[in-house]
Amino acid sequence: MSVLPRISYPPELPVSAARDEIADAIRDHQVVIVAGATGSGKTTQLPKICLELGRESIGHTQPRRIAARTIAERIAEEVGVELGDLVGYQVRFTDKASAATRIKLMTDGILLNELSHDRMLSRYDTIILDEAHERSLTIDFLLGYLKRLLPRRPDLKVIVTSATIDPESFARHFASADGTPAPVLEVSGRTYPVEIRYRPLVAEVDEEGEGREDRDLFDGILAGLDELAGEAPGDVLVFLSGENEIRDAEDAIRARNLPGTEVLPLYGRLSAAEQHRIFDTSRAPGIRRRVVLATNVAETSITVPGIKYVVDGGTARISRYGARSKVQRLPIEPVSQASANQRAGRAGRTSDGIAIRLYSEEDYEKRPAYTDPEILRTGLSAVLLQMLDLDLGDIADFPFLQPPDPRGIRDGRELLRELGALTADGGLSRTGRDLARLPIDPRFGRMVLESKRNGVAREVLAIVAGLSIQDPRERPLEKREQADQSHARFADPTSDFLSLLNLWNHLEQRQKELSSSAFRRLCRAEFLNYLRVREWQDVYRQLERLARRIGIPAGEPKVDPDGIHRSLLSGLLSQIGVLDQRSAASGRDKGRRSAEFVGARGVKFAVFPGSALAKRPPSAVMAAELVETSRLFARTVAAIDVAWAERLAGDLVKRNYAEPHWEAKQGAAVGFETVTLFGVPLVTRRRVQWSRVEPAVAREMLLQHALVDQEWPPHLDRSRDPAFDFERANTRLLRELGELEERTRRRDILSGSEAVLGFFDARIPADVTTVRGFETWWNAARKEAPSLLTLGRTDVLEEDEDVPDVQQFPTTWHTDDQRLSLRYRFEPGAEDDGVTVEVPLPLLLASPRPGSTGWCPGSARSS
DNA sequence: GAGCACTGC
Repeated sequence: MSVLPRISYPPELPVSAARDEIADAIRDHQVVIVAGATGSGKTTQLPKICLELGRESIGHTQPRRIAARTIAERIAEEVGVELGDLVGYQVRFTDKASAATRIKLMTDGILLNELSHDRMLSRYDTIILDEAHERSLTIDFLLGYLKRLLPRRPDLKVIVTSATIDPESFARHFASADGTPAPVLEVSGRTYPVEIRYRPLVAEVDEEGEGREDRDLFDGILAGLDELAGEAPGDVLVFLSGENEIRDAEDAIRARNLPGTEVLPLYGRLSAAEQHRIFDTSRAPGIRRRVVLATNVAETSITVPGIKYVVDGGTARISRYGARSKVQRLPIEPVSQASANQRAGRAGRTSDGIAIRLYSEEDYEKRPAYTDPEILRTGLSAVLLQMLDLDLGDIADFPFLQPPDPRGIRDGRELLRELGALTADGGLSRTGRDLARLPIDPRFGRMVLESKRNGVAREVLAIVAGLSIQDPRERPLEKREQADQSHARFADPTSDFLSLLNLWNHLEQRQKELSSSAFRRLCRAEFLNYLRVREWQDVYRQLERLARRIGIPAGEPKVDPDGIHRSLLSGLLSQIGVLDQRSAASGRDKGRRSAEFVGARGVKFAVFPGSALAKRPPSAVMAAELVETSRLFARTVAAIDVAWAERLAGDLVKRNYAEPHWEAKQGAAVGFETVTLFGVPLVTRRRVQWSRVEPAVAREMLLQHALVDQEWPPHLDRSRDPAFDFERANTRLLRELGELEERTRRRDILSGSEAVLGFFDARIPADVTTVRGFETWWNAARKEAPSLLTLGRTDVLEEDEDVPDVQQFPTTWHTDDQRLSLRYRFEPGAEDDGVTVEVPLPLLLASPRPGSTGWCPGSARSS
């Protein structure tokens, strides 16, 4: 054992006082939870305690790169050693750890990555998982992995630290075999009291009991500032949802012309210089207070100095994966209680503070305690890929703190299959193994693999690296048009991907010609964030190295737009859209709304207004990303030719689904195949029945598939059967579902579901034996009978609502000639075991939502 | 006609 330097503990830190207690707990238990508020000193002192306990190799993870670096620097300084020696750190592009390193700070992503070549984490005897309450995808995965690893590594100690919110959940997660939870040690923080004042925007009901008067958000902010002007001097931090609100608030405050007040915006896409003004605490003459208008950056990443007051607008944009649209959404939502408290806490860093909440206390009390962890809010393809690569077995058995939605898992698997990452039995294909080696979104990784075939690896690597980072193009508030003009020099009228490549080539060229300080100046003059440009180049170099390792050398520069787009398409099969002629025509009439495209699963989206393609919409596009903000937008798009795309997509689909799964059932083949339908839903995967099967078998099979896949098979309804009483069947179904609503306390079960189900007879004509033939038949059938139900949604429960007590999908179903039974299971711990809904067959219909396009043979509207 | 924040051999 090496000689330890003298270890001392700053006496002013609360954690120092609890040192012995913490040391005892770590010595006596394999897992210890340390809950401590900001300023407790846990982050810097825990590794020192471990060192004193004789732990030889301590891995200490942080969610952010900056934190990993600065904490390592601070510990090294406190212990009095050179950084990189006893204390080191490793983040994405920097490794400052050596053989002598016994305390290694790193991002949690680095630790996750080390698993791929060290499944037992054998180089560590102690792991400190810091800031676990942030519950990133990586943290949740590591928590599950460590739980499984602990019995096989009895010598391994794990310390999980969290803010004071809900440490018990971690303690329960790491309970010993007999159910005893891991010990929780609470360390007090070192913050000052913050007075909470509720100033809701909805004014109280007046004396007559009526005349509710609403103030808008900006009046609320101004009133808050007025109120705080009467308090002791101090800077104010205002939390808002995004750039728009910040700009409007800034206008409102300036219009009021408050004396001695300086207003500073703060959000991610601001230029580095504008962000830096926050840290410059010197003031112009006559300025008495600063008002910082910020997004959530100020809640987690950036600590604004000198804040005494907080005004909390109460909302934020929260990224959520839309299970139905398969698209990432950015809705503005009320923040959780934990988040509101975090925001308020920002007022108590240096002295007593006041936080004004622009909502009522009742509103606060009704909010969820915590923000949903990322694993419940995001696409899971990358996690699934990692798990498959690590051979972790069935994801359903993995000990997640909170298991992800089964639908999300299925979607993630579907995407991996679309990319050709899976074999028939669900394991990783060669493509999948290669994808797992690339630290980027699987879609982007797939583009890189395809680029080799087209000889454009260099170009695709540059584009993909650019798509992976935050956009380096800055748009300062005052000079937005100037910035847009500067960026427009690189615009390719047919492809934002090529625009990105043009910018990349420009930067590479100029960097060669210029000194590093001149290059930095150039970036500033051209409205490019230098740090992000560097990040882009770093990611490129990293990807280039890794791609070479899996047999894809970058190669010489090549001008081949078609080859580039062919490569990109391989990752974007389900991100293609064709121009919706009808909406295009009506858009022209109205003259305002941008043209809409129809994508996979029938989703409609528009090209993002900032795109070079927004002005003149092409007949078809492929998009790197679909994001729903106020509408569904495609960001970073390329114009493509429909025939070209269809042909290529067909080839790719054949390659990606190279090993279709076949199953013989009573003489009929059931295939998993891909149907590309341009003009209708496009590239998607569905099960196609190739030939006639026994009706009973078909019914069971199709029912199951419909329920599992949310895609009702395009078979017949009974709309032309004069004997069938739709009205009665409708009424019956609505009543059944109404009862379900009651029992699950859900009012809106039906509101999201349009036409559900049609009776099927499995009567595909015998001469239909191919996918192409099926499409032809199906399209003709649709023309002939436009009232045929085309798409049945069977996810009767709305996706976005919080339904803690009932699983969102029927877990079992059963059918006979008379009825369909759906069994919904309650989650463990609910009073009841579950609920069954029975629906008569054959069935029907029904959208209770006004304005729905769902055709409904039995509804009042159709008669 | 318009954008929360992070991260990865």
